[in-house]
Amino acid sequence: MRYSKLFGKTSKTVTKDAVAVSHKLLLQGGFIRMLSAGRFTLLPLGLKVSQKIENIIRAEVEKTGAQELIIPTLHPLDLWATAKRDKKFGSATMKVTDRNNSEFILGPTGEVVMLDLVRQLNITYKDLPINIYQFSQKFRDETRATGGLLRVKEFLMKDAYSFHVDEADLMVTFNRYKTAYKNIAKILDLNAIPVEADSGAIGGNLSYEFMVETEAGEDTVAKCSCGYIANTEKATFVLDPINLSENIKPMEIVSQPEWVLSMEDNVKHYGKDKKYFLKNVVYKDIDGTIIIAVIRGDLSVNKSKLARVYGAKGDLGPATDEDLTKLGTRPGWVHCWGHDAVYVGDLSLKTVHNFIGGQKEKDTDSVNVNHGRDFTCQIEGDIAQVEEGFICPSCKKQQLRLVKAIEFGHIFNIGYVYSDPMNITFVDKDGSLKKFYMGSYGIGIGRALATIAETHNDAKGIVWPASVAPYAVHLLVLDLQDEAIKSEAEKLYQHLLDNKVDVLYDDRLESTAGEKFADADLLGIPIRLVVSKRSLSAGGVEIKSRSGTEAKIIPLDQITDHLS
RNA sequence: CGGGGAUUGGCGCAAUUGGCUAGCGCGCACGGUUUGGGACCGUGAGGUUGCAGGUUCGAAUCCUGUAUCCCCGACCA
Repeated sequence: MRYSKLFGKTSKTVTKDAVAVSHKLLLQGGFIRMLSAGRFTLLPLGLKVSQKIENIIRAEVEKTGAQELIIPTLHPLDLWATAKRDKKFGSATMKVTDRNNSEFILGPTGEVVMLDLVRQLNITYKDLPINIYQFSQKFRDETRATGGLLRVKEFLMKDAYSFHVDEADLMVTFNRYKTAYKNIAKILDLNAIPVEADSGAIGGNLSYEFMVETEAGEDTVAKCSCGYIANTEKATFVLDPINLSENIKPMEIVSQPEWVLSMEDNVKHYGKDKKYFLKNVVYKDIDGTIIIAVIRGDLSVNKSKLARVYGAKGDLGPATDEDLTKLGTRPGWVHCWGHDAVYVGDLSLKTVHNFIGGQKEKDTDSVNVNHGRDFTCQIEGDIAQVEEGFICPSCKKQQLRLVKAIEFGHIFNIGYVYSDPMNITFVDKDGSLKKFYMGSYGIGIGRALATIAETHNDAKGIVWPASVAPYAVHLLVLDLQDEAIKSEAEKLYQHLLDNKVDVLYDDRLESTAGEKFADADLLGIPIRLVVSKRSLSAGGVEIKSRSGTEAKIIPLDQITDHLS
C-alpha cells in the first residue's frame, strides 16, 4: 500500500476529549474516527488491525470445534420476551419497529436467537454438543461510552454458544474455550488473566472474565499474591468476628437527637467505630419490589452480589425518597425490621454483638440490637463490597489488592437460564424431552484492539505486536528528489510485493524525513525500512524494529531474508 | 440516570464590563528555498461562533429553551 494513497491521515493534535492513551493514539494515527458517542468508524488502518484480530480469534475458536454462522442483527422483541430476558438488559436494549409496527431489538447478545435456531433444527442427543459462533455487530445503549474503543455502544463481537445434554458435557467445551481464550490473548500479546466474575445480564452461575490489568480499565479486580483473583462484583474476603465474646445485652430504645441520620452522625454521637452500627441500604427491583440490604456499618453493599443473593429480576436501582415514604419511613430512619420489604442480610451481621441502631425514629434509637434475637432477614448471604487490604478468602492470611483491569473476554456457564423459560428441548436417549444446557463465550474485537494499543505504546506512538500490526513492514523513502534513489525505492517496494511482504510504502513526495519518521513511530508497524542517500551509500537499506533502537544496513538483494 | 465541564474554519485554541471586517497555530492549495526526526519564506482558500427563540441601535459575548460531546459516580465484550 502506498501511504500517499492511504485513506486516513495522521494528525499532530488530538481532541481533548480523548483521555485514554489508546483513544488518543488511534485517533492520531488515523485508525479510527468518531461518529457519535460510542460509535466509531474503523478507517482502513484500523480495519486491518481489526481483521487480523478477527482471524486470530477465528482460528483459535475453530479449534474448540466451533462452526461459524451468522444470525440477523434485528431480533423480534417477542422472542426475547419468551426468554424473559427482555427486561434484564433493560435500558441497554435498542428498539426499532418496521413498517408493520413489529418491534425488534438490535441484538445486544445472541443467546435467544441461537436457541431459537437450535429449536428449528430438531436436535437430538446424537447431535450434541453443538458449538456455533459468529462475528457480528452488537448494540448496547450504554449509559456512558468512554475511553474511545474501550467501551462503545456498537461493536463487533465474536460470540459463541454451546448446547449440551448436561453440565458435565458443557464443562468440556467450556474448558476448551478457556484454553482458546488464553491462546488468543497470548497471540495478541495481552496478559489476560481468567477471573471469577459476576454473570450480570447474560445470566448463569459460573463465569470467567479474562482481565487485562491497566490503569485505563473500568473493572476492579481483587487479587492476592497467593493467586486468588476475582472481580470485585464477586470477590469475597475473610470476615473476622468483632466482639463475639461480649455478652448479649437486653435491647433498649434510647433517646437520640434528631440530627443523627448518617453513619458519620452516629459515629460522632456515640463515639464508637462504624463497625458497631447497623446499616440499611434500600434498593428497588424492576418489578417495584423494595429490598432492604442490612449490613455492618463499616462495610458497603455490593449491588451485583446483592442482586445475585436476592435473585433480582433486572437491574436493581436505588430506592427514591418517595419509595421510602410509601414504606412509612425516610432517609436515615429505615429499620432493620418491620418494613414491608424483602430484607437481605449480610453475613457480617453475625460478627458483632450488641449493635447500635436497627430502629430509628425522630428522637429515639435502639442499642444492643442482636441479629437472630431482635431481627432476622428473609434472605441472608454475602453482599459486602471487598475493599483494599481485606484478607484474602483463599490463603486467609494476606491482604487483597485492588487493581484496574479491562474485560477482554468473558465465558459463561449459563445452564438453563434461557432454555428453561423458552422451553427449548432435545430428545434424549430414553426418548424424553430435555432442556439444553448452555454456555456462551464473547470477545469484543474493538475492545481487544484498544486494549492492545493501551498496553503497547511508548512516547512516540503505538508499538503493535507483529500478530496484529496493520502491515508487517513500513518502507520509508527519503531524498526523493534524487531520481536514482526514487527508482531504487520503487524497485524495492515492487520486490517486497512480489515476495508477498505486507508493506506500507511511504512514498510521499513533499514530506520531510522527520515527518515520515514521526508517522512511522506513531503507526507502530513492527519493522521499518529506510531507503535514502545515506542508506544507499552505506550499501543498502536501513532496517530497524519499532521496539528497538538499533538500525542496521542490509544489502538490497538480501532484504527479504531479514523479513521472514 | 445523578453531579461537573464544554461546544468558535478539517484539528488545537483566542476574542465576553455587549462594539470595528471573529483572530492565532497546525493542516490544506499554489510558488519558491529545503531534505535523517513533525523545516522555512511568500500567496491563498476555508467560519451564517451547536441549534431555536428573545433582549438590544448592535450578540461569539446577556436571557430562555434545546441538542450534542467529555469527565466523575451507578452498568458491560
